[in-house]
Amino acid sequence: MIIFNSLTRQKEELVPGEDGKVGIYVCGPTVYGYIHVGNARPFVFFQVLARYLRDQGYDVTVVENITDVDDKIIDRAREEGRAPEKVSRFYSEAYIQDTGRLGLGRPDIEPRATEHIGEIIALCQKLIELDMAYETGGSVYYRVQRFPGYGKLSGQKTDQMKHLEPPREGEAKENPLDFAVWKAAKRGEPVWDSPWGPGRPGWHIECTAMSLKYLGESFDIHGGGRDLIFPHHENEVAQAEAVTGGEFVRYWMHNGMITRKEEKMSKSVGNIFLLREFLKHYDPRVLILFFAATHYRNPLEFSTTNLEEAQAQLDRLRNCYWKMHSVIEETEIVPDGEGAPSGEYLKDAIVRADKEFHAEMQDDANTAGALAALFGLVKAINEYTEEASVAGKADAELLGEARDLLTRFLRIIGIELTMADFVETGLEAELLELVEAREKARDERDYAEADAARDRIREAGYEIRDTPQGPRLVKRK
RNA sequence: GGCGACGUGGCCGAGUGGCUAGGCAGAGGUCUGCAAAACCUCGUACAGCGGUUCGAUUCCGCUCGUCGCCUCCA
Repeated sequence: MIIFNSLTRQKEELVPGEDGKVGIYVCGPTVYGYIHVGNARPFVFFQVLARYLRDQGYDVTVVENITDVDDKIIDRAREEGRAPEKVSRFYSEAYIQDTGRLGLGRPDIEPRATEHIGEIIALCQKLIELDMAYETGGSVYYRVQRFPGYGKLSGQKTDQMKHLEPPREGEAKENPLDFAVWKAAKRGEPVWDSPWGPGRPGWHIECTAMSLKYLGESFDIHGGGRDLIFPHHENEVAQAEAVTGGEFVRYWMHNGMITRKEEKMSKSVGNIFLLREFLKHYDPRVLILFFAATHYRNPLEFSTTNLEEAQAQLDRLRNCYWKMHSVIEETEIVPDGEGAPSGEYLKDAIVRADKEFHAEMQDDANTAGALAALFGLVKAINEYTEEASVAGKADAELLGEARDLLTRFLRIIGIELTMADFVETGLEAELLELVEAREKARDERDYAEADAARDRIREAGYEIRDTPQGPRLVKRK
């Protein structure tokens, strides 16, 4: 597989450190509020990447942290008049709930910063021993000038950086570029004991501590939003490599921002759309298709029309499955294909789609291209089911093969179509009576009556579709 | 000021030195009492200006425009 590495700014062949195994660390949220749609992009993308790698036979470990101690949380707690611990607990639960509804499962490990204070302190100590950090006033700062590689990830040069900001109150940094790895406690803040007195971790250090702990001193992929490259990831590199002396991460992957009216979705801009709000209005799979339609590194405009397109794609998929299901149920399934439409084009489409889908995914996880391959298969399946429906016969083996491939593609992309999507179960007798009434009216050419019945079925949440085998009901979206 | 990304047909959005992306919307058609769904047909687009080349949307340069990072941010 080829991956675009932010560090080298090139596409590179993915060569895992350990054969057949891939370790991925993703920067998860700082839990000081409900997550928004933008926050969901890395969660979704890296789950999808992991699915693809697993499909390719890799043993993948995804570690996605929850940062549950931070300035923002403390600010938020003050605003809400609650204890910071309560705030972080509340929003981390909300995060797990919201992302859980996406149906992508969980990362393998979801470590929390507050559960790794020991590791964090040990890291700080080590940095001090190496003279890469210094203690002052109960805080510990990283000595940026001492790390020669500083800026290699973000392409920033320390002498070019704007650091106009005057040092904040109580800060006694040697150099404005230095950043806190440990912060001396202030009143009302969560505290832990440390060799430098009571305090709490700085931002950045928790990710270094947890990634090193769960994935080792040098691991394969580190991901997150583009906006984390500087300073967050740059500082992670500085911390980790100072301590280990080796290469921290081999491949850095950064997803583009979600925008609204072409502007980044972020809390400071005030244009966020909460994930839980989104899920009130849309099927979670709409979000997944919406994300997949654009390459992960590109910005993605969160707009109604884009979402409607994703919705339309989901509907197209549902219809495709529905049609396959109907054919399997209602036409004569011929095991050896005897007498059924031969579907040469479907055989071709299966081969082509299989090739193209993987070629696209292999190329820096190009889900947009992969979707195109997938829809090529959908089209061929639709053509075949149409033909089979008319002929009343279908080649079971062929159709099964097509369905399995489509299902496999969708599972990689992060979508599962369940029976509930296209099968009518437990229909009320009343509804079936309406269908019969409509049929009777149609026989009698009383179309006004027939249409009235259809309207009532529609109101009940079902759509009627006449097929060569008679009327069928489909759940409305 | 520094670093970086992007500009594709009505819209969204891949991609490529010469060969059909795909989806949505639209037009016409097939099927249907009408629908719905599906299928078929239809659009020759790559910001502008130069350059390299037999040939550039694709490579190089410049211009214009949009965006991101350099401060919290997925």
